[in-house]
Amino acid sequence: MRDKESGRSGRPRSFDVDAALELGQRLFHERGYDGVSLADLTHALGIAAPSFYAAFDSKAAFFQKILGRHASATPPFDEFLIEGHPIATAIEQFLVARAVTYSEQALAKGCLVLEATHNCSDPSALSAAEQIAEDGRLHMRDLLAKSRPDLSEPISDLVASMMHGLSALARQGWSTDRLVAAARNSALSVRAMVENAKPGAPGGSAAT
Amino acid sequence: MRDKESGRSGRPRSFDVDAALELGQRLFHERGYDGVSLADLTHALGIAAPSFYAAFDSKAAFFQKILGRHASATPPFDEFLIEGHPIATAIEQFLVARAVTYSEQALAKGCLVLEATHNCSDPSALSAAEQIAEDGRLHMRDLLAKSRPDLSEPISDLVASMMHGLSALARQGWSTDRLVAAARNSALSVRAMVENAKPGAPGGSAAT
DNA sequence: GCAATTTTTTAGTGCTTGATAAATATCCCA
DNA sequence: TGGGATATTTATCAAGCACTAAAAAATTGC
Repeated sequence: MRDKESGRSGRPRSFDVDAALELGQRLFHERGYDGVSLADLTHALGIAAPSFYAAFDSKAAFFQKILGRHASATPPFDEFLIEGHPIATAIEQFLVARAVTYSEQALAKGCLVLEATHNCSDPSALSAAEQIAEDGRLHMRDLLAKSRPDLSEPISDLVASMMHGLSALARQGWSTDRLVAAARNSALSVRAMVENAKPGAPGGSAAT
Repeated sequence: MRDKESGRSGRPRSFDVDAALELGQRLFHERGYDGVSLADLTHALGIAAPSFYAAFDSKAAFFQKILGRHASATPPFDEFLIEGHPIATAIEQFLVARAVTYSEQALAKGCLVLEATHNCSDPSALSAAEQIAEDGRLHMRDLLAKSRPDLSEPISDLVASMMHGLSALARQGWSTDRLVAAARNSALSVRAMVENAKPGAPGGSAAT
């Protein structure tokens, strides 16, 4: 059983698979899953349809490969949650970073995961994207639960909602400043939630 | 120049235009603009395509008629903003009402205006919906500006973002309770904004 | 050089899309 | 009774969709 491309027989592939994934990611991000046709993809890649299917099986499988590629290149919430620092600050910086990311590119506005399959006709592409978004929320929830199990659910829910909102409005052309301001203001809720409902025994461990 | 259907000549229409708009609204709400084909519409209405086009000109025009119909049946922000009552309370109750509306129907989840044209292929339908959403935000902003011109923009922006978030998550099946909790928590931001940035001269008029 | 393997090119498949031309049916009014 | 107006039915239309069968081309190992 041989793997990789080393020493396998047959006609060599005429295009770079990884470059194709990157180009596909850009197109899906710009126009959404249904907004990119197979003709769009093959034309942009300079290949014919059968070459595409030989390499990726289907449009949906191609998209899901892109999703995985994207997920492993996105900074997780861990990087924002620092022991001893307030939770509200971590949430604020996380959402601000998202607001910047969502609006910094000229064409690929918003979140690829949240936008590409919004109102998507393909159920498999939709559920794959929803699963990634949910995994991200659960990851944030579990991290928050270490210091504030009572607030981990409501905070991660609120953040999920704001991410959808920021993404949608970024796609409508809102400026980075405007989105960042909304992100900052929404984090005020987290500060209030933390202060209003103090934990029973403050003998916990990590963040405030 | 005759109007309405009173006393105009010609073969009478075989279906009720208003019932068609209502049925179309339900379908567009459930499946989005691109998710409802003309065949879907004409089959559901029990008519043939030319009858549809004779009455509504095009799919996009039909949809825009539905949008107008929907907008004039949606409670505006005025009903929530009461003189002498805190702004944060008005925002909270407004968002809670939206959270309930977005999740109460079994199939037509989320906001028709925000969801039906999300990633929509038809630019005219998209811009019509975006205009209605923006008009709503501007209306809220102008009402808020009467008492707090310094906060009218950031608050209405935050609310716009939360509406998108609540709508998207309602569409994913989140329960009413969960959405209402997120709405309530997001309103804590508004309370904080109002308290943190007191107006210079409190000699204003309406809400706090 | 030959067989095996893989990808390429070429030319389609069947299906769905929004929208329509032409002929027919049904109404009002004179 | 007939003309004008409007809506109906029937039968399409061209374009786009994701996808593929078949054969030719390019590589490897022998």
